[in-house]
Amino acid sequence: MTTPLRAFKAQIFQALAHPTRIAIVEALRDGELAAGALGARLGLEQANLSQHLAVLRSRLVVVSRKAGNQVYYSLRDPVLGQVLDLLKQYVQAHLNETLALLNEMEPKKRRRA
Amino acid sequence: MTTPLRAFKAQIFQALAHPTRIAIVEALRDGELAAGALGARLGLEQANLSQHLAVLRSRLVVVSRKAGNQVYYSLRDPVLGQVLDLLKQYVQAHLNETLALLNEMEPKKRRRA
DNA sequence: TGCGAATATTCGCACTATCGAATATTCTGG
DNA sequence: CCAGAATATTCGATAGTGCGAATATTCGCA
Repeated sequence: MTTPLRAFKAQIFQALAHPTRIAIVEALRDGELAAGALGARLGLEQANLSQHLAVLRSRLVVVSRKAGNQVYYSLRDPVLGQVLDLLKQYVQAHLNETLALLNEMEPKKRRRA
Repeated sequence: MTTPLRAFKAQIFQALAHPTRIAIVEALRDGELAAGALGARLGLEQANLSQHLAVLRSRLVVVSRKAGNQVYYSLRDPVLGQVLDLLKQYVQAHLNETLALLNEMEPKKRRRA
């Protein structure tokens, strides 16, 4: 596989490499949603949501449709939803290690060491 | 889905969000390889490869097995290979836009504007 | 025309990632 | 034990990301 093609895939992975953007993609799996609805559903700051949407748009993960005052977003290709399904499968298959990693991931309070 | 779970998935996507690491995962799909063999196959600097392997290891995308002087790496779960397959499918389905994006991605020389 | 709602963009800052160079570690054979 | 191969880690510089605050844009309607 050529390197630029890998770079392209890397871009897509990067677009998905943020919890908020994963949440957005998940929310869009059942159909399009206006930006405002997304923000309400996910409890996000307006600017923050818009920034994440910009990232997803720039990678063409998501497409937008303007209707009057609002902008409706939808997943560009359901295959991206399938990618999330595979990941879910992966997470479930390794629940134990997953939990261990999650612990390491949010130490927040856990000082020591 | 809970937020920490999404954070976990995001970590995995992030691990895959680099052309070199995608190349590594692809190379490991047909079986384990020693670090040195990987470096030779992909034409990478030793330190650089080792750093990328460290990322993949920390996200458990890849597991290592030490055999004497060498360290053999392998994909932890073939489902991650399937994720790459889906992406390939995606890229092919949208070849036109893909190419357009690739152009924007490596302007390097293209100054103007 | 101009206000107000919906969305996008810009800015400054803190944080993270990537890289090559240098250095450290671990193992094997002698 | 020592030299050398294979791999990992650390360091410093540079680039990229994520966030909220502020600001800009766009659209419908009175």
